[in-house]
Amino acid sequence: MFMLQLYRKAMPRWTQKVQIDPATGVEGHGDGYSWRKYGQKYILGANHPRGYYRCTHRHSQGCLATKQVQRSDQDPTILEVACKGMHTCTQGTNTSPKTSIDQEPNMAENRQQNQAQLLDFQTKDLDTPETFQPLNTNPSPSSSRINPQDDVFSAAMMDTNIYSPSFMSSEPHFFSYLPSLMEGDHGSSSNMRTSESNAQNIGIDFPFGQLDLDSNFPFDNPKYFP
DNA sequence: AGGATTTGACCACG
DNA sequence: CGTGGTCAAATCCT
Repeated sequence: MFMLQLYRKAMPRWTQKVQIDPATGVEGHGDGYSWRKYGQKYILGANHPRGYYRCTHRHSQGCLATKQVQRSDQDPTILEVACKGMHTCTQGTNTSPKTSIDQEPNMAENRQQNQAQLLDFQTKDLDTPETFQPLNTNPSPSSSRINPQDDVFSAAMMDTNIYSPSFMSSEPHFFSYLPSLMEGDHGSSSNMRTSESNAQNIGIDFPFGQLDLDSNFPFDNPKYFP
């Protein structure tokens, strides 16, 4: 129980700003993983709800990867995707051959390594389109249940390709990978727009090669291991 | 029918 | 005590 929480704390977190297509309201977003939404909540100070997702294979493969998607208040075209943990799942059919990640029984010990590997994997797997699902502007006419406005997560759900090649080449610094050193997200009355403001103030806009940040993520930092 | 999403309640942390 | 994160039942969609 508490172990789990410890894990969470120890889990690496990084945020990515994802630009969505203003026209469709969707971006070719997706990391190639399957996410299942398990919650949505309105965050204090934020005008838009935050969606909580976790890997579909959480139960089947014990993949603890989760992510939170929240639309920026100021830039509706920006999606803040906060990723936590890494995928230990083989992603079902698994499209990437280089995934040499052994599914160790005790992820606790191999956690860090796996993280590094996976991050690295993600980084290098940029040009692997994987299962890209084209999003139809009109998937189902009958379903008019949700307001497309707040449904920013429909984009996130698509989770097909965060690393859209074309997108990369055209917009090298769409993502800003910033170490969430600031626990940030305390939506106090005074400190609104927490993660957002943080992102903008501290935001480190890495040109797309700087993902080393993730690898160098202070896993050993005592801060993450109370 | 199965799987995914929605939504409100519950729980833990700060 | 308030806020954020997760759970779980109900609902919806494929």
